[in-house]
Amino acid sequence: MPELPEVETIKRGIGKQITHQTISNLIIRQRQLRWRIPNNIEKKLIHSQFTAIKRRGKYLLFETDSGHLMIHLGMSGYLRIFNSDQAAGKHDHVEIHFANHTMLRLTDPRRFGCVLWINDDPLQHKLLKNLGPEPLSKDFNLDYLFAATQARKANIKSVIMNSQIVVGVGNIYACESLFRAGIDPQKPANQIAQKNLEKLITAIKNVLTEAIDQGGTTLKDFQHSDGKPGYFKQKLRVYDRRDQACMKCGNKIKLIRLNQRSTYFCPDCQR
DNA sequence: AGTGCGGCCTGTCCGC
DNA sequence: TGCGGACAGGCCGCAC
Repeated sequence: MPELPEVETIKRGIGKQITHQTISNLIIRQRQLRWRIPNNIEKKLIHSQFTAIKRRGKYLLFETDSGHLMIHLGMSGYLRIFNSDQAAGKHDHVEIHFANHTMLRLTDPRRFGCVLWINDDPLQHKLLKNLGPEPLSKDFNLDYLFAATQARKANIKSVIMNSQIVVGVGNIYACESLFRAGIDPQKPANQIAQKNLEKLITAIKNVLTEAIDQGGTTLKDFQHSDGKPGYFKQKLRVYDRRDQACMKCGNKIKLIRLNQRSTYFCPDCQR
C-alpha cells in the first residue's frame, strides 16, 4: 500500500489522535524488520509524547522532546489506531500504547519497513540527508529535473523512482506519470526534451495530488481490502492493465520488466 | 559518480 | 489438493 499518498494520508489521519497523548507502554513482538529495532527505544518513548508528526519522502517522523521516532512502511506496512485491548495478529510487530487506552499499531507482513530512533536533527540522518526534493514542492521544477537528467543515460523511469532525484514516486505512480506525459519509460533520461520533462513534472504532481485527495477513502477501506484500494483500480490508466485497451488510443497496454520492476505503458502513446 | 543487481521477508496466485 | 516458482506498491548497500 504505501506510496507517498498513502503515507501522507496516514500522517494526516493519525496526527490529531496521537499527538500530545502520553505514551504508557511500548510492545515490540518482532524486532527484526528491515533493520533491527534499537534496544533503547522503549526507554526513549515510554512516558513521553509525540509533539508533531512529519513526513520526508515516505519516512514518517514522530517528534518527541528527546528525539524522533522514524518509521518507514516498506512494501506492506501500515499503521492504524485501535483500542488498547485489541488482540494482536501475526504481523502486528509494534504497538505504541497511550494513556487514553488507544494504541498505534504497526503491521507489516513482509517486514521491509523499519522503526528507528534519531537523537539529532532527523534531516541530517544518513537515510534522509541525501533525499531529493518533495515532488509537490516548488523545488521539483524544470530547471532542477533538467539538470538532474542531463548527467544520466539510465531510463527515465528509474530516474524518477530514484529517491535522490525526487522522493515519493513509486512504481505505480511512475508508470502512471509517464503515461500521462506520453514518455516511454525506457527512454534514456538525457534524451528527453525539456517540454516533455515539463509534462512529466506536471504529471507527477497531478497524479500524487489526486491520489492524496482520494487518500481518505483508501485508508478507511484498507482493512477490508487486499491492499489494492478500490479507487486505485478506477484511477489507474496503465498500471495493472496489461493487454487492455489504452484509454487514449485503444491499442494494447504492454507489460515489460525494467530494472526488475513491472512496467506498464502504451507503446503508441509513449515515445 | 552512475548504474545494476542482490537481498531483506511473507503471502498469493498460477500452472502443472 | 499440493507444490514449486514467479511475483508483489520499497529501497539500501554493494560491486563494477
